[in-house]
Amino acid sequence: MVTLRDVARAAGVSLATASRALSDAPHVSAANREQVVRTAEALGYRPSHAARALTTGSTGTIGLVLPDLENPFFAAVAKGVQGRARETGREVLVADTDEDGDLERDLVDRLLDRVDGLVLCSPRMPPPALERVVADGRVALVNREAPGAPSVSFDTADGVRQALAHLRALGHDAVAYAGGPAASWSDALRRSAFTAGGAAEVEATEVLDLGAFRPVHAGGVQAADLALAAGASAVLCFNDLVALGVLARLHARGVRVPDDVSVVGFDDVAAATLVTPPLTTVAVPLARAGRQAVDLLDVTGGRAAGQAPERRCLPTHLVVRSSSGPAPAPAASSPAVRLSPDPEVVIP
Amino acid sequence: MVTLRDVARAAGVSLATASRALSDAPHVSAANREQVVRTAEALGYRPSHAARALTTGSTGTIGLVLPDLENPFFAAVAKGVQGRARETGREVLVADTDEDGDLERDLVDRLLDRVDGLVLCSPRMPPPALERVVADGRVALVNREAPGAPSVSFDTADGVRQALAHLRALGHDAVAYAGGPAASWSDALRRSAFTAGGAAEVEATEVLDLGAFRPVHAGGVQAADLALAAGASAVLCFNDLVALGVLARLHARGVRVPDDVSVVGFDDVAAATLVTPPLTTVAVPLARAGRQAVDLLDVTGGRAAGQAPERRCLPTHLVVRSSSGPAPAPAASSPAVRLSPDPEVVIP
DNA sequence: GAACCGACTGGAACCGGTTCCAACGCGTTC
DNA sequence: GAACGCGTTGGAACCGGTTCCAGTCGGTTC
Repeated sequence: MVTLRDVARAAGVSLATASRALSDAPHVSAANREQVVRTAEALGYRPSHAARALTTGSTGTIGLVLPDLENPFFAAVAKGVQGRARETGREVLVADTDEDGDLERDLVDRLLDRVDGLVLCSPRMPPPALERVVADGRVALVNREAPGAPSVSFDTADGVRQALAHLRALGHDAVAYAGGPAASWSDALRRSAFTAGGAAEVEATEVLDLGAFRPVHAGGVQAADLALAAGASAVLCFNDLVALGVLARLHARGVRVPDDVSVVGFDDVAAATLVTPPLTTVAVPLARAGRQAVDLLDVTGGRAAGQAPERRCLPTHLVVRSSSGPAPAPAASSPAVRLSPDPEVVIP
Repeated sequence: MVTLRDVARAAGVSLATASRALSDAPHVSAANREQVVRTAEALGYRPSHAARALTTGSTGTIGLVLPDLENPFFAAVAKGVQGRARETGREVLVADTDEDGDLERDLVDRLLDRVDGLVLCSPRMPPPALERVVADGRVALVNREAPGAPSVSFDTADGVRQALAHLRALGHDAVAYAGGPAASWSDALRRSAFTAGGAAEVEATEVLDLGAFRPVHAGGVQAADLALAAGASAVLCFNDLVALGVLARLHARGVRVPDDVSVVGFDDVAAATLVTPPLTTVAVPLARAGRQAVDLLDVTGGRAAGQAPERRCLPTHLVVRSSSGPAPAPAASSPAVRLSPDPEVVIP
């Protein structure tokens, strides 16, 4: 391995000059600079990151901790973090917590000694643990907020409002909410927007809380039956995976979407456009959030002690596709009544 | 920041002894060891990774370079790499190339200075560039092979064989292949297995090569029409995304699946179970491949110079769901004939 | 022509660990 | 009682860079 010392010797200058030449520092003659650069090139010199990190104290690396790399929601955030980090010349150390809050804490601790800053996405750890973690001062949150930490979150309440207004405009006056896990920070926001915020703009709409479901396909299957039993003409779902489950179950039971029941999801993951009918859903700028979180880390470094960290809130917007449509005519008292279950269709 | 020197001073021992005590090295008395460990704990000592990397030459980090974090195929591999790395006490530096072969080369080079070994998944770079890259000796490949490099790939040919045998058993005697990009290494394998390998076991089956498509939903939409025009009663697809596109287009044109046409995908991504009907597909052990690639990196370190690197090939298996069924009765000459296109349905 | 100023240069200290090597203490053995 | 050997210990070199500081040199200014 060729070191800076080798380059300096070969170029006929001192170690100090060689270092300055290669790091574009002042106080080097143009001739020497070029000479050093050329020799470094010729010798195939590659600076040692470890040595540089040791003296400068900066690693050129940012950490990313998220619950599940295979979940398209988090994958999109990761892509954003990754892209922005590369643009700014840094690498990303990524850790997947498997949705485990305890493991999450460990990983954050471990990563923090190896990185300049850390993006923590949708943390599962309880608030006290989270507050201790962000006290480090080098952590930016995505999709959650904590006192004293910079964060990027989404205007969920407005997304819910848009979805309800859309459904209201289509004549739906009984809308059900298929919620996510009780411990979910996002679900708390969506649910309260649904029950409270929705009422203001969409007064005439009756809102039905179906309860909490696992944020996966099977949860949606379960929610669909409850929605039908409750007589809802539209279902708003915690996320797209749940919405896809609702869609599948409605199809299996012979309920037409959107003719009999409308379904609206949340997040706008790729799969939302792949199903039949394509899913109406609230799009969330996930990659942008990842990118901005990286930028917040940089700001954080330069922030004065007393200054409050920045909290950003990104807008959401409804994407209307084909899973939502006009409410069925009120003549047929309740849509659930005229259903013809098809027991032969198997739900995977 | 508290350094090892601080710990040594506080514990009343030398720097050397403190280092040995904390790294479980021999030549330290039990009393001293415990004393050092205790003071380190009390002072909240955290070893500096940079310093350790500088002296030992090992970073405790492995790199992962892949074309697209948001693609569920690669996300699954990433999850496996990530999990195995954690089990063996290492971190993962991940880089997303956005499917760009040139960027890929740069990123591999950059990462190689910062990691102990690197997993390169489905590389897009041309063979000569790839051979130069693997010449480093610290690179393990996933889903591609190169002379001199350890690799983990999949028994694609057997997967194709299984799919064809399945379709043959269902009475299909005209099967079409909706292939992937011409530059794709996997597609080359699948295509040749389809045209050559298939024939051996499934002699009576006519195989129709539909050509190459972009490995996305839209590519499948395009392929579906060609398959119908060709009179195929079954379509085998390059990957699940293409298969989902085929499914959507067939639905839009009023073709029933599997009654009129059977569809088989490849990879078994999560979305395969979410659509209607659930997709029959060839499952590929992606996470396992990621895990094994990490293990191959370790083996590589200890391998003798002359010894050939290990190439592993993981088995694939067909998952039969509802998108494949018996071939339609031959009475209706060709399935394409009795189709009733439904121009109102919009393809997203 | 001497004092001065600025740009450039290189020796050396330093970052925080690991590890070689010499020294040391103590119990055994001849 | 002296030589020996083993386990333990600490001083110091080292990993590969960055940066402080003192010194050198050329050109200005009075």
